[in-house]
Amino acid sequence: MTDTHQPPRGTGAELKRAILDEARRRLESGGYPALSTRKIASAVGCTATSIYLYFNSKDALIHALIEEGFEDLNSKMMAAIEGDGPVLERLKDAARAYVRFGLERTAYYEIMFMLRPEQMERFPAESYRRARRSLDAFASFASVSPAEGLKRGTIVLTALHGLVALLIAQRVDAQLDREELIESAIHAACTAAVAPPF
Amino acid sequence: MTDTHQPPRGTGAELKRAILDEARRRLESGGYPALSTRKIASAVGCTATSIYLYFNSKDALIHALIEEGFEDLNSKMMAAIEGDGPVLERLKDAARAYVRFGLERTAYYEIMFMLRPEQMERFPAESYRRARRSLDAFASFASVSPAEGLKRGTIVLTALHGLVALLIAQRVDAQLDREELIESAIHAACTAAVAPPF
Amino acid sequence: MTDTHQPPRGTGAELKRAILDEARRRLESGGYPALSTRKIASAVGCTATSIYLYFNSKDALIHALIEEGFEDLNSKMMAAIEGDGPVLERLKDAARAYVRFGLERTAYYEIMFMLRPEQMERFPAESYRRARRSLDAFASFASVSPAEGLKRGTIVLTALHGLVALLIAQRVDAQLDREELIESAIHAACTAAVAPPF
Amino acid sequence: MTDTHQPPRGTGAELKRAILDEARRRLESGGYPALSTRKIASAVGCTATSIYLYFNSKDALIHALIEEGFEDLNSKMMAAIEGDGPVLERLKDAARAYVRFGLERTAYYEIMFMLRPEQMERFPAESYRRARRSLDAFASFASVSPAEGLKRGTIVLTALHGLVALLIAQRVDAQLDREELIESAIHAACTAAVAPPF
DNA sequence: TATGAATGAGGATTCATTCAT
DNA sequence: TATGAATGAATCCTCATTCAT
Repeated sequence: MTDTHQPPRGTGAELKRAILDEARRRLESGGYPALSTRKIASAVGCTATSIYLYFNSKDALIHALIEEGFEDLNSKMMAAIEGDGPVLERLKDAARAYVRFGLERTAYYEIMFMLRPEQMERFPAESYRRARRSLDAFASFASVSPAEGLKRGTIVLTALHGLVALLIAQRVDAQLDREELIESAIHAACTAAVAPPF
Repeated sequence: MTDTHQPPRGTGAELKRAILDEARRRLESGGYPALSTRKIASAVGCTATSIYLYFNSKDALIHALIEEGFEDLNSKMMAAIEGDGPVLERLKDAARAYVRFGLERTAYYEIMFMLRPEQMERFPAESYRRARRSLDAFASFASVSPAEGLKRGTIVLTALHGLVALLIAQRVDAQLDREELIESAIHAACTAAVAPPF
Repeated sequence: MTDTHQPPRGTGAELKRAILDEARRRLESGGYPALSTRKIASAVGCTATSIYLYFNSKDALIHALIEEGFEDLNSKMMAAIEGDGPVLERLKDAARAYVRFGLERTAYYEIMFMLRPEQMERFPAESYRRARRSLDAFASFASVSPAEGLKRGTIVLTALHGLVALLIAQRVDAQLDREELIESAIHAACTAAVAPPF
Repeated sequence: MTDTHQPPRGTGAELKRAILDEARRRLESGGYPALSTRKIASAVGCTATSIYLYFNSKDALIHALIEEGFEDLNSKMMAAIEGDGPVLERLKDAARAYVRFGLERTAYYEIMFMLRPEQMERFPAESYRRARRSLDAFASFASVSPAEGLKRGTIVLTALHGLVALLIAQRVDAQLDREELIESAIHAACTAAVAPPF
């Protein structure tokens, strides 16, 4: 509906950027099915053909977005973790960074974590390994053993993902204070990871 | 390929039943994109047009499936909760029922909890309120106050949802023992709800 | 260029016929690449979508034409062969029927004999076996042995095919009297088959 | 898949040569539809645009290939004809050269003799006159009169073309011994041309 | 209650070609 | 001599939906 505002454009690299931005925007507002080469093209003011000058396929375009997303998320989490405060605090900072990323950069988050593998079949496996890096951040705190760290880190990650996902999907009761909920959930997840009840 | 086995059929209500069954079958085997009116029709042995005799639109058909899903989930959780064991145990049983439902009836789970509101715009809001009932199950255990119960219940729910969602999306490290992970995650979430660290 | 004259149409079967006719016409004037669902549709006065009501795919449409062609050719050759004249005469009559078919029903002939297998990959093999039936007509006259008959028949067939193909492709010198050329070529081919110099 | 090996290249004439070579290669491996300017360009290591520096259009490129083909075919037939053996033997040698060319350089043969005139509309007529030269080779043997020679030569040519075309199109029974069939067909055609039964 | 016929919009992708530099 | 950027037209095919019967 909000197509055809053609103003942007510019030379090569600018157009590529504009295409990526528009793709992200559409992803954000309508999800994967709203990603149509023709719609992106008309919204960005070029031909559908031109998209193929910069991306080999529609999937390649999405992969580019995913890469961007991981780079952003990873750098934010690394920044949160590096510090010399108490372990629990740093873990919670990382968790806050993760949740904030999910809620602020929804479109990125969705294609990074909420796309079914069948829809993204052609996505190179090594790219997904990057996702693990954010997990590493959580796992590294569970000092006991690598295996135990992986498990605890995964549990934290799933808890945070559920929080983000349900908030995004608007499945959380509107009466709840959003910030308080987030903070409590993070607290519960991180505390359990550092001193697990299991 | 496995379409067109037209034998079933039947008059009125039977046909409606057959359509719903086939839709569910397709949903479970191919996910949302496999839901095509024509394919359902040809598989069930009627015309695509006939579907519109029983459902106003494809969305209406999906809504019917969602209702089915909620009924199933709610009844399973109620069964898990009703009992006289210790609170924590019953809460964990409810959580297990929830997770099992998500992993066994993946397609249902997806349309119930993972479909973007924009994609399901026309889905009647009151239907979603049913989703709350599974939340109620979790909330009811946190006796302190209704508001506190809602918050704690929500936190449990998000944790479980994250677990299910990442398992479905195959974003969980394959080295982890699946059952052990689930049990640990449930334990952590439920323990925190009953005796919260916050 | 000569698209959009939409007059025809009519009820189901008529439209199907119209589609087939238009497809043949286009095949005739522009060859295989001129066969476009959209062009056929606009020429025949319906939507491209409607074509798929009557044919599963573009190939299926062509297959239908091929079948029609073989039926026509086979019946014509059978009619020519059945008789009680001398062998050579009946063989020549069959040859005349073959050549006439090729020159009169060019479009059919082309898709039957001049399409590369790669272009028609999906064409069911059993359909091509029908082509052999016209060969059988030629082979049956070489009484010596089945194997020898197959060889002689094939040689006649190739000679006639070359004649038809070059005439169709307009690669034959315009100075030549067309009818006389045909008659001479048929005579040479058939004589050699009945009393071969090899 | 086997595109993009860009190493060759070179200035001016070399690039033109490289383009033609690649075009021929593609033609021979994938046939006419495999001839795409962009694919040729990427395989040869230049831009699609560059092709237009040396050829006015894709058709012009094909015309160049056709010319090459005729030169090759003509020289081979001339070589076969020049000699002092008996007439029939030399005629058969020419026929063998023709058939061998068709089966070995299939892609060339196709664009030379099997392309519809409508598809090659813009091909300069005078170029096709070269094709006649191979016909001349066959015609020259029928000494009686030029007109009679043209006719007999044409008949030989059509017979050979039919043989080649059906072999190429894989419409010849696989049970037949290929070489034997060819030799017999050549024998029949040439014998009839030298001492015609008509 | 059910259908057969038809549609318009849209899907991703490839094509030969042009133009300014 | 060569290119990078861009295009418009075209490809087959599938979708949910409607309407008269």
